[in-house]
Amino acid sequence: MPREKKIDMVILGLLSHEPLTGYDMKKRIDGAIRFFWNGSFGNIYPSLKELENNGSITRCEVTSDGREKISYKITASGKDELRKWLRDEQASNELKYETLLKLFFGGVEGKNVTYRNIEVFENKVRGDLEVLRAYGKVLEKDLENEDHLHYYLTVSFGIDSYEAYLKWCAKAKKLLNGRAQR
Amino acid sequence: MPREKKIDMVILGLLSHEPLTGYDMKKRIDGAIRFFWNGSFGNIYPSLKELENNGSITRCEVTSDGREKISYKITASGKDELRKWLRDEQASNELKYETLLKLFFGGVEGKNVTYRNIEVFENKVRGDLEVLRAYGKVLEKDLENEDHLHYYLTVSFGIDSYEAYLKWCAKAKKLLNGRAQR
DNA sequence: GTATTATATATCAAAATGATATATCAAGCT
DNA sequence: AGCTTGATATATCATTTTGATATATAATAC
Repeated sequence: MPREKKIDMVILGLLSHEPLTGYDMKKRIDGAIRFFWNGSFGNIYPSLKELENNGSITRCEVTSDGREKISYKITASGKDELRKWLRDEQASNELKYETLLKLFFGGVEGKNVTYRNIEVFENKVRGDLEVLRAYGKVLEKDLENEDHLHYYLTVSFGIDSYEAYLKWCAKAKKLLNGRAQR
Repeated sequence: MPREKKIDMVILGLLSHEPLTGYDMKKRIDGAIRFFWNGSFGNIYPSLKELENNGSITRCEVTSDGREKISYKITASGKDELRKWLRDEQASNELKYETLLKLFFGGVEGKNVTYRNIEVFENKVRGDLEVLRAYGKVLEKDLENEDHLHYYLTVSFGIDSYEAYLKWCAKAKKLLNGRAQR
């Protein structure tokens, strides 16, 4: 059975467009990708070494004048791996929302606390939605570009679900108020 | 800084309603909770020992006739911990959807593969949505019960977002077809 | 009677998380 | 020029989570 490190695919995916350093990858992940995946340095750097040993990526530039800086590019075999993964229909889609966990067990504390937890969630979603809409506006200008189209799909997924979240927040707060001790 | 094992709160939350064995907890988590959180045996059993050492839970029944079976109940201090966590406004809400990762990097393989990946996702969501609706129907019969109301909030969150997912799937497939090589 | 599934606890390797360590470079300020 | 702060860049570590497997008994089905 082969390696099952998902971060590998993020790295290969990013490198399929341009050479990058580990640090650059982290910045990309913290951009638009963070809404559906994340990665840490403790995750990225060890994988870079292993992918290099596998022959999936190679160093293309190493600036050793002063500060070390290692740029990687994807190899043909790395690109094959990436494409194989894309064609594999299996996909783990997991949602871990501590807010929902707090709602589920919220009966122990009562409706006021639950109401507040929903409010906090709502505010976070509202902010994130603005960010996503800004991404969307840029991307929808050129959906003929196949990469942009693909990015747009993920961004519109975010927008649509966050909009649904906000509607749910309103409903949920009303439901709590209808039976409120407030 | 105190322990930061989220599984502890799941355990304490479950035990706040009734005594359970580790095995029972896993079954509960694999029920309605799995839509927004998950836990494994490798996660639960070590935590049970630590929570027992902390004094957050105690063994209430140990059946040693033949097969070992350890039931736990929550202590007063465990309940305090749980309530403190519920009142804490901080919450990590993370979505990790490999499907979206495949869409994001889908330009490398092309629209047909992306279309297929969306179809697979759609089918999974459709199935899960049915399960959630069944949960919802049971719960909405007695929302006066404060626990049911809280469970219902999380279930309706799932229903609403999954419905939004399905609408997005239709839109996304149309968008791909409009510019299709199919 | 025996094969299979469910119950039950436990452990382990692999992976992800989140924090920290270390060092250089760039920008702004006084 | 000197100083501080923040960004760049790699690396590692402890803790937590994941997913699989080991072990053994009880219940069910055929």
